[in-house]
Parts: sequence; C-alpha cells; structure tokens
Amino acid sequence: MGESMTGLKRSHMCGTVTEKMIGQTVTMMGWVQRRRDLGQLIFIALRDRTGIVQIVIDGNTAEKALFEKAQALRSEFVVAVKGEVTARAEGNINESMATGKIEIVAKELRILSESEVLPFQIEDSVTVKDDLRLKHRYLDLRRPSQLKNIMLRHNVVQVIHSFLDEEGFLEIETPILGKSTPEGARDYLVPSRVHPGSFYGLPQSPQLYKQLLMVSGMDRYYQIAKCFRDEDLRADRQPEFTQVDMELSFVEENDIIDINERMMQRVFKELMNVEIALPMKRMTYQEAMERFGSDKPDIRFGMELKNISEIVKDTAFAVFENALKAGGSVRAINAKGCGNFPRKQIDALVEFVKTYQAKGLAWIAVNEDGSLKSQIAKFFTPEKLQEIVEAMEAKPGDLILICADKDKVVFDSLGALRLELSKKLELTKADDFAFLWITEFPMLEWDEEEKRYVAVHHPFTAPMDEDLPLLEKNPGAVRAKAYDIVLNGYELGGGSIRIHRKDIQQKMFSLLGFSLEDAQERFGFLLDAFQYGVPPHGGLAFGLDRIIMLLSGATSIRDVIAFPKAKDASCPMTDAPGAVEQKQLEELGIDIKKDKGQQSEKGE
RNA sequence: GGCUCAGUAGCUCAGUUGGUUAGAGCGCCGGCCUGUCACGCCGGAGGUCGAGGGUUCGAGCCCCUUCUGAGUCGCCA
Repeated sequence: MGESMTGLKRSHMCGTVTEKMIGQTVTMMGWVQRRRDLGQLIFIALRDRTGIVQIVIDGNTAEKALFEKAQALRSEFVVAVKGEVTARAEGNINESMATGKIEIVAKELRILSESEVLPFQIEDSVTVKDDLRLKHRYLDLRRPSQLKNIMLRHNVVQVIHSFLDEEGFLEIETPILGKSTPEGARDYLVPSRVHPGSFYGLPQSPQLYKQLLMVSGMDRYYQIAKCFRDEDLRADRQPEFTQVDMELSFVEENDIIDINERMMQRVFKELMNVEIALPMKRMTYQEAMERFGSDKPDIRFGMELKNISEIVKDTAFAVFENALKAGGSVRAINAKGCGNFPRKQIDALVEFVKTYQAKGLAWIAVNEDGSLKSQIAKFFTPEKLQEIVEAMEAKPGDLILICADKDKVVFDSLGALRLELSKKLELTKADDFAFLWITEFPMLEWDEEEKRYVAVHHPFTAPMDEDLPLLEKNPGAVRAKAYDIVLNGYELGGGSIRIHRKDIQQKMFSLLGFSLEDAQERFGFLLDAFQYGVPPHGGLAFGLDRIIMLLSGATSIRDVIAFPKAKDASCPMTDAPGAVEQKQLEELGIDIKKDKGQQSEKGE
C-alpha cells in the first residue's frame, strides 16, 4: 500500500505558499487534515508542520484517475500533490486561514501512505484523556497546540544557546552515568555489568561536574542538561526533565542574577514580544514567607498574609492561645469580595487547609451593612473583632480567613489558600508575567525524622559572609548565598554561590552530620579537586520545561515534552519500564527469580 | 501511602426520584451534491454503562470490594 514518491520533490511546505506564487507549479507533501467532497468538486486540506493549504480537484477538468484517487482520500492519509498555485475568486477567500487567498489545483496526486481511523481526532477543539494521548503521543503531537509547544521549545533553546555563547559560555556535556549521591532526591540507579553489585546513579543535576569544570578553569559553563529524579510526579514534575544548567567563576550573586535576568529578557522579547523590565523584583525568603506564605509567591495579585498574633494574644480563644504558646503565630488573609460565600463554600476552604496540616480556619465575614458574621465571634469582644477587621483592612463584602498554628503550617495553609482563591476568583491572567528573585534562603533546615540539619539547597552552598559567626552558635539562623527565580508562582530555577574554602566546607559537612570519612566517601573527588586551586564560583539551573510551560500557557510540563511519562512514571506508549530477559539480569548479577522464591517461601 | 475528582459508543460528554428498547455532538460507513473551508442533506453501523459482588420485582443510578486515570499532600539536597 502506498505509492512511491520517486520523481517528485517537495518544493514548498504547506503553510509557506503565498499569493506571490500564483501561477507557479508546486509540489507539496503532507497529511490530509480533512476532505470536503461536494460531489464533482473535492477540497483537500493538506497539513504539515508549517500549516494547512487547500487543494482542489475538479471533476470536470481533472483526469478520471486523479479524481477517483481524491475520492478515496481519508483523514491522515499522507499524500504528495503537484499542482498550480491559483488565486481564489473573491467570494471564496478564507480570511481565517494563512493561505486562505490561494489554493492548489491538483495536476498529480499520489497516496504515499494510508491511515487507519485514528483513536482521536487531530484537533485542538477535541479534548482527549491524558492516558490515551500518551499512548499515541505521535498523533497527539500532530495537534496544532502540541506542535506549537515543541516548536516554541526549539526556539527558546536556540535563543539561550546564542545568548550564552555571546556571554562567553562554553557548552560542555557531563556524564549521565555517574556516582549515586544519596543526599536529596532519590537516584535512578543503573547496574554495572563489569562491576556486579555496583551501580551508577543518573544525575539529579550536573552539580558536582560543573563545579569541577570551574576548578578546570573553564570559567563559564552551560548545558541543556537532562536530569533524573526518582520521586513522585506532578503536573510540573517529571522523572526526567531538562535544566538550563550554568556555572561561572569569579562571580558574586549579582553577576549571576544579572546574566539570567538578561537571558530571560531576551527569551521573552524574541519569542513573546514581551518586554521584561530589569532589574527584576527581589524579595528575601523571610519577606516572601511573611507576605505570601510561600518561597515561590505569585505576585500577580495581593491578598497578602498579615500577622495578627499581637492583636489576639491576650484573648481567651484557646485555639489561638495554644498556637501562640507553642511558639506559633496567628495570621490571616483578606479574601476581598468573598463575604457572601455561603457556609458550604467556606467549609470547603476549611477542609482545603487541612491538607496542609492546619487544624482549621477561623473566619470573619463583613456584611454589606458593616456588621460581622463569624463562627468565633463569641470568643471575642466586639471591639477585638473590629480591631482584627481594621488590621486586615476589610471592607463590607470581604471575608477574613485566619489560621493559627506553627509558622510552617500557617504559611503553607494560607499560602495555598491564597492561590486556591485566586484560581476560584480568576485573579490572574496566564499572559501576565511577574518575575521575582527570592534571596537569603536559610542554609539549613532541622530534619525532625533524621534528627539532624539538612541543606535547604545543597551542601556546597556558601553561607552569607555576615552570618559566618552563626555557624557555631545558631546554624539554623544562617542564611545562604542562594537565590531562586520565580515566575507566576512557579520556581523556575535556583542557584547559589558555592563554598570554595575548605574550612567552611568541612564545617558544613560536620553540621550536616557527615564525618570526614562520610564526606570523603560521597564527595571525595570534589574535595580532592578543591585542594588544587579553586576559583570562587557559583551558578544556577533553570527548569526548561517549566519555562516553556509558562510561555505556552500550558498547565502541565507534559504538554511541552515530546515524550513525557504518565503520573506513575511509566510510558503508556512504549510500556517502559518493563521486565527484561533473565539473561540480561544474570549478566548484571541481579537475580530477581531467587528473590521472588524467597518471598514465596516466606508467604508459605 | 493519604485525600479529592473522574471512568457510559472510536473521541468528548448527558443520563432526572431506581422503572419500557441507554442518548447527543464529533468521528466512522453508504448515498446525494461544483465553491467548500467545523461544507450541507439523507440513511446506517457502533454499548460487558471500568470489573466483581450485594440490595431490589427491577440498578448506568443505591451499598461493599476492586482496578484504572488525573489533581494534590507526603516526597522533590
């Protein structure tokens, strides 16, 4: 089935035919988007990645064989058409089509391959369930929205390549087969045949390699790097994803921020024709948490958190009292115009924050006449309630939502609630881009389970100079030279200035609970390298998938990755991951059969 | 692992208080049609209502169990 294309050479792509070419003979190849058969007149919408052009076959003038072939065409057949570019008559122009003023009068038609009826239509107007799309991702990619995303991705990467080249960066590849460093995310492991029982770890990021490249004197490195993390998926998280990874020598925070701001500015200008004003806004981690309850706040709308602990501290309401006694806080947001929410809807918000470990949510609705309605009114004097209303700048029709708990719970709950309400109230627009740098992250975080400090960023992040004295007395208060770039509530990227002093690095390891031997075992190659002259350096990594997602208006990074994984990290198209032959396992020194046997013995 | 939502024709969905033969749009197949462009008109095929069990005279609908998908919390240095 299917004719040969021999003797025909494509002269133009479908979307590139213009009025200037009227009278020319052209040859195009593509997919049948649609056949409109009017009896003795057949129109074919021919599609390739550049667009759609209309082919006409007239039963009165076309050869019989050609006409019969046109009648046999069905959706998604692949055809070659040779014909003349012709102007459409006045009344036949399609203004909504880029090539709508012309059409191709077919002189020759070849069916290069036929198509079965598709599992779903190649139309953006038809929504299809995710698993079906992924199973036939090659068809899904034919849909204009998906094609557009893939082309946008290409263009973004080209801009980044040329920008970083102009800025003096070298693109350098780093290994995929590396050493597993079980700090942070779970590694994907690859068994070694030559070393039975030993494993490579796929990189979570090229972090250590890029630092070694600085020791090598490469000065400025970048890479569009595939990274792997064996953690559960989300709409904006895939097990393998792409980072624009960079590292620079002899720089401080502002140098790195400056380069990345300009890179983003260029990307937005060239691809979206959007002007990003520089410098971008900056906010300390502390301020972001206090005002937005998040280290990646969406600043396109207000509804900021306010700390009302002082106001309510001496009241008799046990819930607030206990939270404050336990060292927590009482904070609130003002949901403007939500005072008329029915009880059921407010209850849904109370349920919503329970996801974030909050025990509940207190609320005060300001009625249109200025009177108050609240489930906690009886615990407060009218004056106290009024004080809260004033502190929250609540007007008639507003709804104050109050959370009392440990700071982490309060921030998580109100931060998430704020986003939830913005979605419900449609407070943001996808094409409004609000960048923000978050700086002065804490360096360490106490891990209750492991009873030790863990690095918020990673163990090579440098502490802020003025906080060095705190390393001894109060490690939890030390701020890091770390920064995240945030766009519309998404963490787009993050980076830091690295430690290049051996004494501080060793101090860091000891704070993290690594002995010298541990550190040597895990990161020895880096520590070794650092003995031989290490430049001050720092870097940053951008989530490429997330940038494309936000640029394209997609709601999941699956829509901007050619072949993404499903939620359970599998690929419905290839059925990966899959079982392998026993022989392969034996070569690797992995005996699953034996393990299964042991299990069933236990079971019996 | 927890929570939420969903699963009915190839696709996307509707299906009332449990009641006759489960519907629509698109797609598909056939017929008609020379200016369509989401062509139009006429006709047709297509269903294990995710699966199993239960309640009932009667279940797409109620109950239990289970599977699958998505979102989210945990997790993601």
